[in-house]
Amino acid sequence: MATRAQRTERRTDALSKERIVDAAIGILDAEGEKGLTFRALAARLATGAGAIYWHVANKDELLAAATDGVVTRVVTDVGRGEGPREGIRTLALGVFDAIDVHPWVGTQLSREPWGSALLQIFEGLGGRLQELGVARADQLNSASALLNYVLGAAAQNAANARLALPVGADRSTFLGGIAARWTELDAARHPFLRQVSAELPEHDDRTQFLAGIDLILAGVDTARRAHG
Amino acid sequence: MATRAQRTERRTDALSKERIVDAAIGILDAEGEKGLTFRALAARLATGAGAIYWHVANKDELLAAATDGVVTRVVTDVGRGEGPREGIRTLALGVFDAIDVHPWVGTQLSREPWGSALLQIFEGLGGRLQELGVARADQLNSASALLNYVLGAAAQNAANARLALPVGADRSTFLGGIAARWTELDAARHPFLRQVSAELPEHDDRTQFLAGIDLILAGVDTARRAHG
DNA sequence: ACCTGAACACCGTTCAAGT
DNA sequence: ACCTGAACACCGTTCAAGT
Repeated sequence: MATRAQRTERRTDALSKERIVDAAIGILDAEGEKGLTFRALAARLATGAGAIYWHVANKDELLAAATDGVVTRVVTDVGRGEGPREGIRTLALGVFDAIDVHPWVGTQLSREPWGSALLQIFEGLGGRLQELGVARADQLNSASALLNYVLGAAAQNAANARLALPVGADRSTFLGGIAARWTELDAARHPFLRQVSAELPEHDDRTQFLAGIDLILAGVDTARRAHG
Repeated sequence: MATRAQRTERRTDALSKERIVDAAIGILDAEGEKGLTFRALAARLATGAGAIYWHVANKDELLAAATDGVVTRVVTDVGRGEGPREGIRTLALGVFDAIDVHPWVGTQLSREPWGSALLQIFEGLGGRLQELGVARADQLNSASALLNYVLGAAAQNAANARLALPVGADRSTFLGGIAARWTELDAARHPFLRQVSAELPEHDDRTQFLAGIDLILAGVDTARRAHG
């Protein structure tokens, strides 16, 4: 019995921060942010609610760790095979797609301003801007422009997912409904929304997201030409 | 007595959605998002917690109305006196400054994707892009690039305010602490963060925010030239 | 029509007690 | 060292009862 205890590398059912975070991600994906409860988490792990506090300080740390897990995977997967410009697009799109699968990540990214997940994305964007030859004085501004754009789109997408899914309607009818409401708006006060409402039902979120990245990169190029 | 009841325009202390929303804004500004409770709100209004539900459906509607109140004031104040490019900068900066005063607005804007507050900003940005002569095919992409950037920066700023204020430290020591942590990072894995850490303590959030707007507008100009 | 306030069904977090 | 589960101090929301 004593030897058995010695050679037990690690009991599969032992609690650990990793197991807790994985279970949390599972709940978040399946039930959304409202579903993640210490009681639900304890039930899934077949333990008491208080046990989780031995491995995790509180709910904020748990959410940060879960976000970190997802983002680390994305940033690592992107790799360094391609050129800096394509790398920025791939990285941004990777974050965008991850949020499609894990909408709660989009919300969480905006909540922890200097968290590890955010820094990884920031480093990924900024490092590639350096490779691109952006002047040193412009690097911080350009990288945070890209980061803020990605974060804004991410949060927006996450909120959309929260809104569209409960209804159960498919994407185009959902957008169609919004467009219909916009079309009814006062043309004098909302000329832009009215016009855009026609394009909304057929637009593709992913394409639009990438167009925004390219727009910012075009702005970066302008500054680059002005400096050099 | 009957005539008295007739000529009572409106008792000053009567509950109304407007009074409730104003009180909510007051609590949110003073105590933050965590401080806004139906019980705290009822206490401030000298009424029962349940009374609020006669005027407001639930907490989400309350938060949306509060956000709407702040944003409407900003969008209205900006006016139409200046050219479209300057108008975009003024509008964006107006939202940015409003979030400095009401950090909770930054969080909330990302939570209600098709809410009135967001649409007002979107219309303000998009309408001015139309005036700027942006090709119709590029208007939706350009406007949402600007919107997502503003939202990302807004949420980030709000999260920073949540983080910095409880500590009570002033801004430069706060940023200095973050920069110090970045400087310790592995130079090989985080070349960008390390370099940027030197610029962080002296950088100005407002200036950087505006630089991002200008960067996107430069990208918009590029597309404009290509089309025209 | 509008307001009251107790009650319900939850939370995150703590902590004495166990192993 | 790690886990249990009851208990504490809250929440948002409802609803019978009042005026």
